[in-house]
Amino acid sequence: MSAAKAPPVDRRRQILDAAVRVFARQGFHSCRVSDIAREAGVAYGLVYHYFTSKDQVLNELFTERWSLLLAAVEEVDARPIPPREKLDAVAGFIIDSYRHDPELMKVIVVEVTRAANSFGRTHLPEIRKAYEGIEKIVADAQREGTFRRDVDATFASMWFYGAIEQLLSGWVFELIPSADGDFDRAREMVVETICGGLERGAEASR
Amino acid sequence: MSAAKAPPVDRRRQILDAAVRVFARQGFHSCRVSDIAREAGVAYGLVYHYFTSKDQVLNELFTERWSLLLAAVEEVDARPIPPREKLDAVAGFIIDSYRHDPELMKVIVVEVTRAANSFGRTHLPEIRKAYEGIEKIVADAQREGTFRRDVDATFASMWFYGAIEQLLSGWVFELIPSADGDFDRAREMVVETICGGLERGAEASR
DNA sequence: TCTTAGATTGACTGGTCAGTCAACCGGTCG
DNA sequence: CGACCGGTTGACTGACCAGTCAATCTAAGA
Repeated sequence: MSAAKAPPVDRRRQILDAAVRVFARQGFHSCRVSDIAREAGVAYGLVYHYFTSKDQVLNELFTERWSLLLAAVEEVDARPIPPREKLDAVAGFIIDSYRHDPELMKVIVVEVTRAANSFGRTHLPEIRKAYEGIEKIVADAQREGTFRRDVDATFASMWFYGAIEQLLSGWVFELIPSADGDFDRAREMVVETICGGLERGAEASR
Repeated sequence: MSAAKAPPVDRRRQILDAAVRVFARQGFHSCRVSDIAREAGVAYGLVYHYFTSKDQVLNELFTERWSLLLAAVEEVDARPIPPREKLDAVAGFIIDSYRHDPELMKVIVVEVTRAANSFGRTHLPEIRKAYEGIEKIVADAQREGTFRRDVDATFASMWFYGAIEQLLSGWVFELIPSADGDFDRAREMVVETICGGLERGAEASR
């Protein structure tokens, strides 16, 4: 079939994928490196051939995925569409990531994004970049007059992201239904509510 | 001064207070029980005289504080005031808790509420009760006609709580300013935005 | 003063893993 | 065929720390 040169199996990938499953099932802290090795079907030591530490495995998973999110936010922001649709697209990207690979997103949210004292702290700069991307969308909308100006863009971006993260958490812990239609419905509702509160016109409602 | 009968020092309290400081500074997982003992100025073993385990110390701190929150939500809901003011009061309670004792709130948010895989899971039922309290306020507002009905109350309550938690996280990690006026301003903005998006009238903005 | 119960002490133990490393394997090249 | 080398193996080690416990102290009552 393919050239014999190509390695028949990508061990590194195999280990990363196994790690996702193990981390999602048991959590980063309460799983052993041997669990990852067993799940991947490789020897214990091989994990250390491809990664310098258990931590690095998680870091790799996070960075790999988060850079996609950052790219997506940037790409969406560049589109010539109204702010509400931009936020809708960002929410859609995150929610679709979850729909597509719930285990990976569970790991990222639970073990990194929300793990403020361990990995969350390590990756704060990257996480911040995401907030900032959203913040920029909001700030532009304010400048252009679509969004009200009396709500700080920094804060607004945190609520927006916070609301979505809360959604993911809800799905992860089965606090809210996650049938197929629920994903899109949830996306619509978050965007609707947050944008509804941010757009001008709501301004007088005080 | 006081009766000699009263124990001159409440060791248990002393240990709990020390634990807050240590957990806030180093995080639950990366501190040792001996750190707590040293901070409290007592012997290592005494911690185990008053608590059955390191975990129990944190559980105690959480339960103690969280029950106050649950009581506050219930009390607020009983007041004969419009829904927006109820939500404002709830947000105010949480934010004031942070203002009054940032270290304790940091521990609760970082180590329990957001620690989905460890203590968050243990205390899920209690955490849920808080969501449900907020949900009830929203649902009542929908029934009474103040809030739009096309946004699920369960979801709305999660965003509301999620937004506030994100605020606290922001303060904890110094992502957002926390001068004295910022607290009230933030409270006003969250309530304004979320309620703005939930109240009827925004409904047509689609 | 003696007794006793509870508070307090801190050295020690047992179990748990992350990470190391020497040996082993299988394919390639001269 | 034999030397070589990157990939692969898994037993082992060293560090770490929660929790135990026997000994010591303190104070109140007899």
